[in-house]
Amino acid sequence: MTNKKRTTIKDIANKLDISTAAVSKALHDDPRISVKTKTAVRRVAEELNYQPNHLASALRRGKSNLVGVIVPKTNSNFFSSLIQNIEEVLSKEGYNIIITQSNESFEKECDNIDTLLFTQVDGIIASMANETIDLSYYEKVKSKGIPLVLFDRGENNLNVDYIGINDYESSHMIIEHLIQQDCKRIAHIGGYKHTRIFNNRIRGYIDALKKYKLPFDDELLLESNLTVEDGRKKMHELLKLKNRPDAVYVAGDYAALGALEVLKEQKIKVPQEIALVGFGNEPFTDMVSPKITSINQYSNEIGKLAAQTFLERVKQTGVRQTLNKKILNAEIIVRDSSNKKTSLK
Amino acid sequence: MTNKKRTTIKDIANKLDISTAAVSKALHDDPRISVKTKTAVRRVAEELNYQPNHLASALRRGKSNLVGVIVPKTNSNFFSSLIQNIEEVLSKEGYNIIITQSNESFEKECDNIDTLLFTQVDGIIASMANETIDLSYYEKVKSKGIPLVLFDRGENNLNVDYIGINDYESSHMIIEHLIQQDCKRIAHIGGYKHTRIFNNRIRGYIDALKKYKLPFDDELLLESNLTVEDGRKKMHELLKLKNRPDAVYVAGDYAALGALEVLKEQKIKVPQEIALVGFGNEPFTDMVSPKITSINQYSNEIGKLAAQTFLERVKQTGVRQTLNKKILNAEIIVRDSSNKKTSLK
DNA sequence: TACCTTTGCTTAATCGTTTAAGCAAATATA
DNA sequence: TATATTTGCTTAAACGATTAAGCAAAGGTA
Repeated sequence: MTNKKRTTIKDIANKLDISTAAVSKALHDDPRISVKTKTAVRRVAEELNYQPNHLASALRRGKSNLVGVIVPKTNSNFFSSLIQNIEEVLSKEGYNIIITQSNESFEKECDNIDTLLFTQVDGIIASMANETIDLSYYEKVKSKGIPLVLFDRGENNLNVDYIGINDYESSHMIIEHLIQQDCKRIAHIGGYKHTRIFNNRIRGYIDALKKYKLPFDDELLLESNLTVEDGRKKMHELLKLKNRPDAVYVAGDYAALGALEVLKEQKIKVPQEIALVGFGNEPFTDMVSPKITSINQYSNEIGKLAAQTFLERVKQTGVRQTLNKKILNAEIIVRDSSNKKTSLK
Repeated sequence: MTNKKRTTIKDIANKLDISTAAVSKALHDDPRISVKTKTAVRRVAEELNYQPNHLASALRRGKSNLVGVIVPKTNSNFFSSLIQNIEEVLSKEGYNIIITQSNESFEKECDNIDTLLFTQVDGIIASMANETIDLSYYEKVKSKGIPLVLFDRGENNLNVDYIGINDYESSHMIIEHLIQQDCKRIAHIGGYKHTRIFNNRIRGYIDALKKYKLPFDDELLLESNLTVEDGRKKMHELLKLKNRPDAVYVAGDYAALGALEVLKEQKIKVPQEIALVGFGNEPFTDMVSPKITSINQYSNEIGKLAAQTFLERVKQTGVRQTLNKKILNAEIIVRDSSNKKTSLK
């Protein structure tokens, strides 16, 4: 109610006529403090509604117990549930997280890094914006000597930890599945080639075609920012071809959704005329009609692993960071948009 | 690279053989420092790659320049773009934001409040979890004397600022629209009655029916948590009625999506047999088929207003908080799911 | 010349906590 | 009984910045 000053350990110390050092130690359960003093301190702390000043202890200990998280956008289920899992793991260890969105902008991402470093975070867990090609800005984080953990869009040459899925093999799984559905002319609406994960998916796509002796036609390989709008646009492009594909593998669910809309607008039967596969297993893939086949990226596991990796690193202070990739095996979730058998019945 | 200690103003002071006070003032462009000294300080600061220690200055000034944001979930476009706008406005004023998700849990929300207070934020901007009925935990924030701004799910008796839309009138707009479409038996899948905004929508629904002389049938008014799953469930309940509705107004887009799925599965023509209206104008309402009529909640404006309100409050320190509602006029976006005219063509 | 202002810095305290070092009293050991 | 160890605290210096107060030198005024 009134703006009376907050209680500090000094107030507790005065009340009990002991030193602030004793109070601090009592609150931290130091073995050199008697049980009697500890209980007294706790009682008075409670009584005066003492709340520790985080800034002071962070300053003194040189540790803020804050972890910065940088994501492109929070409005996808992938990133949102990933963040939730990071938070869950870290909060158990006394860390709080600061979430920032780059909004797919390189400039904003650099700003975010500065902001987080300025806030004295104890580490950064990040996934990169679409625009980000040059990772050298992250050297700033490394040079501070705090852990840097990258995930998803973040495979790197920075010699830092990385958590992701096996994108290359995922493409193989998708192509194999489509071939089982008798598709012969499979297009790929891919992400930006400069981003490692999307490049891996593209390579996987090309190599899988080769493996199954399907011809590679570069008309069928498009580079996209993977938004709904661009998914629509790229689908239109594919439909303009004299020789249309009979399947489209889209490297992101949002773009797949856009593509699906176009197919429905053009009354093209999915999957009979054109089969469709997305990537990411966003909840809406199971909500639209037909439901979209997609790849489960295990956002929960990635989040947990990223947090755990941070915790490991932060314990081994001083140790030079080394590359440490943890790659999860993704899973294909077959739904109506590519399943000719069930959707025939 | 190496873990050499960070540069402090002391290092700069030593190098130039002046006091740390002079350095601090020079960096803050104090008029009592000569231009010569200022340029020298800036040069050396640059040279030594000086980064101010935020914790130290925050401790000294009793101000962290951090603002806490609490949202139920980040994975909707509403909250995601709201956060983005808050961030945009606040970062211009030198504030950084810490985002936390309550994940629709009351307990988590209280935890989040504690976490933010512990982190010494200069204010909190929040929207409540579905579970939250009792707002008394927020008194903790008020008693700290820092600004508290609530939005969307946060209309309150706490005597703090609130930003929202005119939910009651929005319901009227929807009912009017549906009546224009010749609907006579309009159902409402509403949110929790204990949440003020959902209660307002329910009241608006009931009063609008009365206004247009349509009978109110309490079979047609259902309370929901507004998830996709529950939207499905409630739609099933409505379809089980002997006397089915010819229109359904759902208080949230996700639940509306669930309801739409069920209608499609049951081959019920939308909007001809049953018209459907959602709330929130999530991007997917424009992506599914048929596109869902919805209410634009102006997340951008709400975000900006919330941030601006915080900034106003933080300037008038000491002034007792007073209730200050800012209510925006929402807008109905008519799409195929309720537009019998266009969808007949 | 004598005094007042302004300029440009310094000194030192402070924010609230942690922690190394030290010290007196109590207890154990020989 | 004399000495060593343990217990339970205190003292005081940090952490890095900010800031009120003060002071010497330079410049201005009468």
